[in-house]
Amino acid sequence: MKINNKNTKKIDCKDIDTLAKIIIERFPRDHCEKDAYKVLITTILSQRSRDENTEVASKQLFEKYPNVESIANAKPEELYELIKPAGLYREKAERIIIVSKILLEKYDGVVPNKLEELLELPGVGRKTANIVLHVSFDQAALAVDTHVHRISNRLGWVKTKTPEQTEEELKKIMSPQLWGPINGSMVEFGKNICKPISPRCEQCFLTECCDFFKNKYNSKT
DNA sequence: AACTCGGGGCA
DNA sequence: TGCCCAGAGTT
Repeated sequence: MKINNKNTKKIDCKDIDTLAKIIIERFPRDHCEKDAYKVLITTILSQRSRDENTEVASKQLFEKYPNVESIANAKPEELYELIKPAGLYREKAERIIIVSKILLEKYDGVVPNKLEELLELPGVGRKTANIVLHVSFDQAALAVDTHVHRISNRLGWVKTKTPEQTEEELKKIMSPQLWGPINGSMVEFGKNICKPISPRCEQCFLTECCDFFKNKYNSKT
């Protein structure tokens, strides 16, 4: 089935907000689960793992250990089989147990809504923390994962080596209201079209604004 | 800055 | 069979 553009007016390739909105509109990502604790644990499980496997793992986990108290009191070995589909299951099991204990001891079992406090939790880095801040606390948090880093560079929005640099530069050129939703949409866009290897440029709606696409036909290397 | 953890999906 | 995935911690 074909996708027809409603309006045929040309895209302004310098208007990054508009381009971002197009991506967000075409690749919406619903976050049905907003409970901060479940989002936090699920996001830790999702690190270096595919969505489908993460979903299975977190479902199995919360079925037997439905809240922060039960996970805090669990032993790592008890969680191995439940979260195994997500991979890296030994580290993740230990980390979510320690995280749960810290939440109970320091935060009365409630997930903090400040970046610095989230970053103190083991297994929580900038990407995981910003996803929680956006999904659960509705903050203007920009989570730069491999998709955001790759696609932002391909489109020529930034020229950066590390995700940290991408986060810094992207914040300068994109409206804060888009920081939250752009991440999830970039993930979907990146999985379906702008893939790491053999991207489907023939299906892409942004080729006229894409440095990567243009260079494919210029470079001889 | 490079290395490592890891099961599952896909080419 | 080889490579990659909503990364983070260690060296």
